[in-house]
Amino acid sequence: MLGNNKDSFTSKVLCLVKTIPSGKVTTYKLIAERLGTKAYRAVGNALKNNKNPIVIPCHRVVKSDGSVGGYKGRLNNPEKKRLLEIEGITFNKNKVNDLKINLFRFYDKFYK
DNA sequence: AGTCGAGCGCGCA
DNA sequence: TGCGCGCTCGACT
Repeated sequence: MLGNNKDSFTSKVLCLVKTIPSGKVTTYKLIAERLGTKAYRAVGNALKNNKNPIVIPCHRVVKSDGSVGGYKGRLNNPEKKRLLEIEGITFNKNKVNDLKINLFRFYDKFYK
């Protein structure tokens, strides 16, 4: 994947995150499960380790309870929330409204 | 509602 | 090898 022989967990995470469309969000949990693991924290680690914040929309990855999680190495970074609001995500306090509706699922077949 | 603690898998020192 | 993390879940306030 991505043509590098590393094919690391991190590469896979970044590859998935890249496919999230604007106006949608996903969760650390979904990414981990999509990769067949329970390493939720490792997903966060991978994004923190993200070297291409330009091409990787890591702000579209939030926690399962709808709170925004961290961004650019900082927890509760308000910049992340602001970016999402620009893309059309609405918030109630620090949590995403209608997370289920705005959720980007990697498996379309589940609701087709 | 909110807080807390244990578990979890992977990266990096 | 070991430790910590942009998390999660269940138990308890």
